[in-house]
Amino acid sequence: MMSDAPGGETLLFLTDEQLRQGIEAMFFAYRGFTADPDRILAGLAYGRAHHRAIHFINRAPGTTVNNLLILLGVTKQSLNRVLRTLVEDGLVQSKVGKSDKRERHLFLTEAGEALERKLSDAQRARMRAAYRAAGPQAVAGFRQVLESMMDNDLRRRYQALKDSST
Amino acid sequence: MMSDAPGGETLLFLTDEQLRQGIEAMFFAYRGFTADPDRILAGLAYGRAHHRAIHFINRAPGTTVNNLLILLGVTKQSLNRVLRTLVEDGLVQSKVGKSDKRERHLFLTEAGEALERKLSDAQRARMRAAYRAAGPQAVAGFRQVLESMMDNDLRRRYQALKDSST
DNA sequence: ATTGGAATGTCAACAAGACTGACTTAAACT
DNA sequence: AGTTTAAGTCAGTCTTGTTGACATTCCAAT
Repeated sequence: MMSDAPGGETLLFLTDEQLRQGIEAMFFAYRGFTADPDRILAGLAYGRAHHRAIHFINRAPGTTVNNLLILLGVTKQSLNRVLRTLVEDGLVQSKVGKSDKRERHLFLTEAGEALERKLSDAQRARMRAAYRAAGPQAVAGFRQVLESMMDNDLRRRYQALKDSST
Repeated sequence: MMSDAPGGETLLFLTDEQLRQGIEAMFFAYRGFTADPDRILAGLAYGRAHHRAIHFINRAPGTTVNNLLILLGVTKQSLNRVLRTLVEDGLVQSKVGKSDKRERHLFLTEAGEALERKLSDAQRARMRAAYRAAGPQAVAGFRQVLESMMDNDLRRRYQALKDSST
């Protein structure tokens, strides 16, 4: 059971029921979050995995395969299959590294950028509507809770991405 | 481009870059959100799909198969496979409806409740830590944005679940 | 200079979890 | 009696993930 006011502040927002509602909100919201890009991808021969790869290559152009698979949290074999189709279809270009020729640096082609724009436009539209409905203060809280929910190493990578685009 | 202060309030939180950061936060946070239960389930012969079924049967005991598959957003064939193993393993009980004998009402057995507790304890622990770190105001904002992000019909179902447990 | 380790890629096999389509059974509604 | 609804089943497919084994290339350290 939860006792209240150990620091002069009520902790009612930490009850099991409140946490359970947060868990369900997270589950349902994530469905909405992926729904629009999924609809677009269903038409093409791609899935969510392709979307994620395209997103992060766009976000960090020239990233290595190794960096990408850590960001995505998948094995290199799994990522490789996705990457191969994207390269074959001319959406992604893979360039051998200059200083270290073992590494491959990944870039979107123009066609890749076009698809990225289409997908993220759809996703941002929903995000924008939600942000607008909730207001700036709610958005700040939203971001704060999400960041606290991440694993430590992913939070660091997330921060690095944020900082790189300032 | 985004102009500001149409209602006396700056809209800087609605820039594409802010939205993009929100999208990435959502992606990374969801990984953390599922990480702990996934670790537990990996040991047993179950996956995320079993977790979701168990969660909602616990949340709405006596729910019908039809209701459950709408909540989960999967086909009956997909749900059926999961449900069958849970019934076989004695975690879920399926009772023929009284007023309508076509319906099956689903309940957790004691073993099912035990696993549910184990899984949701782990998930709530992370949620609680995140909530505590962010504070009650941030949590309110978090919930608000998530609700705005849901599809309309799912938001209604989410609200119904919330109200049913007051 | 050779050896060891790291980064990448490839092949093969496999499993979870989703999908569609077709079909059955039983019950309920009209 | 005929239609619709709820649930379950069978078969086949797809995406996305997993291991394990192995080749290549290159860097770095002994």
